[in-house]
Amino acid sequence: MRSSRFFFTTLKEAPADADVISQKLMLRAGLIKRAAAGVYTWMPLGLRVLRKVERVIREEMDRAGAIELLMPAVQPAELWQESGRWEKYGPELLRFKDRHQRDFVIGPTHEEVITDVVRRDVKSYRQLPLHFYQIQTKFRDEIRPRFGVMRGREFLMKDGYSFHTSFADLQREYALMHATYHRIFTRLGLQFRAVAADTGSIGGTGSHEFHVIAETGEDDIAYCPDSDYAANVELAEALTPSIPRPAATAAAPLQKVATPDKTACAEVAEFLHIPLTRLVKAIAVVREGERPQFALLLLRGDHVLNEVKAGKIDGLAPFRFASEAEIVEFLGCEAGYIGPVGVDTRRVRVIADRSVAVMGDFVCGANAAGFHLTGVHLGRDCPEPEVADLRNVVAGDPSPDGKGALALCRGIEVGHIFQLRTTYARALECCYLDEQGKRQVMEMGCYGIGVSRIVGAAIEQGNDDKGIVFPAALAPFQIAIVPMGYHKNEAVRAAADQLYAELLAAGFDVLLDDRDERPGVLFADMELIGIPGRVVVGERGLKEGKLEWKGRQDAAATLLEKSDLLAFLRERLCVA
RNA sequence: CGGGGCGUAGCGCAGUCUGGUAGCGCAUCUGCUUUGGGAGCAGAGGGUCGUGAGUUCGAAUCCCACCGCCCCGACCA
Repeated sequence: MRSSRFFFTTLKEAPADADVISQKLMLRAGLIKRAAAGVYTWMPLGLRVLRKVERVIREEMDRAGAIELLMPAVQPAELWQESGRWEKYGPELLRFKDRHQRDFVIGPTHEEVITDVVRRDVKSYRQLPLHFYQIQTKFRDEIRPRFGVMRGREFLMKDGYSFHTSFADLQREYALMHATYHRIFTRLGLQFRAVAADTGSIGGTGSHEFHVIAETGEDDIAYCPDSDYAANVELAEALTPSIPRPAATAAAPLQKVATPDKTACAEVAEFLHIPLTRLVKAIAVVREGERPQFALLLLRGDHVLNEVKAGKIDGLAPFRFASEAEIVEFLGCEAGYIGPVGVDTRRVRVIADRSVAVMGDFVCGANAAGFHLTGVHLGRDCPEPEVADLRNVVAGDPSPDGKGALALCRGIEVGHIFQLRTTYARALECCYLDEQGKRQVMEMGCYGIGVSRIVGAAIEQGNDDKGIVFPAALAPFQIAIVPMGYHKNEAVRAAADQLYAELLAAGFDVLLDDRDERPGVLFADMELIGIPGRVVVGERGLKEGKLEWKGRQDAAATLLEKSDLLAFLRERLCVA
């Protein structure tokens, strides 16, 4: 491609409303233009990057035996009503009516459509297993779109759905997809980690997320540097501490102490001159439903409630935080001073985190405004509570696999694989006849990759003060030819044109920057848009039959004989 | 949806408090000079100051309503 026949615009300054580096650079480099909140035009330069991501994904999905199709972005409401998600999905699902007042949605995902397709056309076990995938625009009406294409409302996604006659066969495909995703993200040049994940609202059993490791990620990941354990913090198990609860002693009797206006744990700890780890906080929650259940969740002062874990406790889900009025009604005290001692256990369920269960002589609210209790012992001062894993793990916690201590990092979720099992197949009656002619529900898996998000994630990982540093597999062009004085110097122009033709013929994805601009502008733009390397064609070098190569992050240029360039680039860029 | 902030030329911003002919830098166009790291000089074009309704002789500026965007929180693959 020649710059003069292409179209791209760059900016020296990023729009003020961009907040992460990838969004700023994508706007400065002219990869995308904002059309509305969370909705972007992919400009020609950005589209080239997006297409490269797609190509790697297609190659690997095809290699794994998945079959590409394309489903509609606009889907009839009936399918969503049939699966139950018309009610369940909430306002993130964009709904609208057509001219006949029929309800439709813009697809945020395609389980319903694919299951409908398969149940119509697949009747026999002989036709299974099957795996269909598509690369398609999705729309999710996010509460708060941000971070450019990393959390857009409209985005491009690869979604695949597999259908099986047995759970064992689903597990085989799941393992294949785990390996395939590993290959895809490796080929894309991303630093990533596969982590065990919560299955969330989609439902099903086994699930892994693939995260690009980046400070700006929105997910917390717990991993063990000494083993291959990694899990989303939502899921990572906090083990019961191995030290037993100390026995109650007469030296630390139960005492009620005044703590006026001290409601937060940190304030109480400071006021009483004790470490935060000696405090127990009580979080009041209510299970929704016909017969609401009030419950107190006990956590150590320095720990944070994990709502996903709490939501999995029998009889507690779905829960919400109790209102001020409910707290007063059940405990006779305002929030800030509540605790487990003296509560009516017939009305209030008390559940302690594993770390709380081994604490002795601790401090908690007295269920009296302005007072806390010290020297509290479970069992002695109140009934033994139920015990559960309720908190987020913190760095240094033992790894659940017993092989060391956990560390935490942030990640950007770029892939997610699920074993859906029969959740959707059952709802939509997606069945086949087995060898005995008996009707059976299909087992399903689903596998997603955030295609447009990958571009943002790659830039979060690859950038410097000059702009984007794309992995070779993602760059809009592999090589830039930068001529010094293309429009002024006949020899330079001839040499640049010849080199351009040679590189094209050799199969390189090359941009000849033949704009009539000063060299500094050309250099700066080629670096900003993240091209992995450039060849400078200048009068100086040409006199000696030389060209100049500089990798995007090289400190200095390398002079090469013209005749050696092709072989050099082949080796350098690992391209045939 | 709650709290905070911001809407002035394509982008970045000043001007608003204290009402009086709308400015700066970058970008764009023209000319001359320049040409191996975002050039210099001279000139030019481009703005219903988010929208609407008020106050006023006069509103970017003051009042009210609405819209949009950003940040924090809650929520969410």
